[in-house]
Amino acid sequence: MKIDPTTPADLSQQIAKAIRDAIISGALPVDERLPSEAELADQFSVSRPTVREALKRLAAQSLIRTQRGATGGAFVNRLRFEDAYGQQITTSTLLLSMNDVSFATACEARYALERACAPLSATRRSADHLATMRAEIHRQVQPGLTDEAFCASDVAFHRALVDAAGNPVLSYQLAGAVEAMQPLMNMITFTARSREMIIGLHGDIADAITAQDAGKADAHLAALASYTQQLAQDVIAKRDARHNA
Amino acid sequence: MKIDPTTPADLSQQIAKAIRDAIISGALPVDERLPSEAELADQFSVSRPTVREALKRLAAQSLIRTQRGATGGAFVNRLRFEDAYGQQITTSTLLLSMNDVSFATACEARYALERACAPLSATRRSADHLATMRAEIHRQVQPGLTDEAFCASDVAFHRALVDAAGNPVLSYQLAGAVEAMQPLMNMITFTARSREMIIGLHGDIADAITAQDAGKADAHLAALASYTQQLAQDVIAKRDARHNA
DNA sequence: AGACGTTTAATTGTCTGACAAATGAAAATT
DNA sequence: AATTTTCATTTGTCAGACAATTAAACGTCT
Repeated sequence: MKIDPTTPADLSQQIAKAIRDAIISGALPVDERLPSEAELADQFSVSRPTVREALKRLAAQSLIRTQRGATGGAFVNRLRFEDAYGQQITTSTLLLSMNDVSFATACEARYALERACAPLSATRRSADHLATMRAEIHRQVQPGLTDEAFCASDVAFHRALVDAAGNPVLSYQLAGAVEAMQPLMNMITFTARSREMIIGLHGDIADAITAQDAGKADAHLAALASYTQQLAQDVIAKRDARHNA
Repeated sequence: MKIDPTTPADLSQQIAKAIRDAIISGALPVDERLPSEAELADQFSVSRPTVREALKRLAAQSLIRTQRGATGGAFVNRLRFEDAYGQQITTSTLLLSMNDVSFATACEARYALERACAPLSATRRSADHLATMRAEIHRQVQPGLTDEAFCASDVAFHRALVDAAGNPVLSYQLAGAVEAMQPLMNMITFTARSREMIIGLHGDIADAITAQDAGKADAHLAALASYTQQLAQDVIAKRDARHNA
């Protein structure tokens, strides 16, 4: 394992890259133990703090885990879907908030992706997923629910819909798109009327998935997408009116 | 900014989390300068190396950037889509390889997502995207092309198709799904016959997008999806036959 | 006064050496 | 044989130091 001398960067960055490349290429298999920090320091001809900074970079990406003690050390970590979810959601959320992505753009992406899952979900949905969707709908009809709790339940409903496709890769990709929308959704103040409309569409979608009717599921999702866009436009229109007044 | 005393973890991990939460919550806006390492060490009552390890964790996620010199320091980084692409691709690739995700599962996810983009691409495609797609098709018909180069061009074609939707959120999400498939695609040895078939479908897709015909684009994408699945099945069947012989 | 070097202070990057804490293995003891 | 103790290894943390970089402050010359 050699460090790249052409790009003059931080040593810890170069070392992290060298180890990361070794992991990606498969040269370092899962659960393989890396040399100890002292050995790595020798190999790369740097000090231990520099090696440690490199290892912390890798740990931040869940590429390695460390263990103290006699038989401890740094081990190549098996990246699990659940671990990747969190990072995916964090990154997606920051991307939306830091790049002034409009509600319309994020919403369009989310529903386009979700509609891609619907046919698979209709085919493969298990009783478990259907039960989750029904439970969330039941939660949403409760009158005392805050807007935040309503949005959270909305996310849970859509997560169940996506998970019903039974494809972990799809679930992973969608996690970012769906969850990152939540802060944007929270901007909307849901009236009793709009909640009723959304819950109704949720019911329609759940019915279609239960009946394994992909076409109906898609149609109701499309309706939900356009209704959500309309709600957001109303909020923006009201805000602009107040601003210009 | 306080560290969480309930979960006994590494100090650098706790500090990284505290700063990360501050960034996500918006308490630290983009381009805001963090206190110097010495000041952070004082604030958190730890040593400078510990603070540095925390900062390196954040740097690994592109949440901060550092600059040396008198007016230097660590600054909250604006997370750009281009920066996130790379991380997304790395993570997706490792997820597939480390979790023994089958070709069928990954392929299903990829084409499901890609078909979600197609209607938008058909509506919004620019001359630029169409030109890129045609150029990649032109590259693919060249006879001397290696399988790796063919796959790379395939990825470029599909990237252009996705980018044509004009939605950066979609492009970001799809980057992982499309690019992470490439190592799996490289397992396939493309015969002249199969290349011809794929290039033909690429042409059909490009024609449909050019004609803004979403239905046809979807149909040809579906055909490409099933043909790709079939190719992979043939490879697996041959490998199993050789293995049992 | 203005342009141009020079100094200086601040900050990150790196190194050295040390000690604490955890942990499993080996050795000693019962 | 089971249990306890000791010990070696490794990561986690600290303190202090110096090098490298950078921009601002300062001084000098025209």
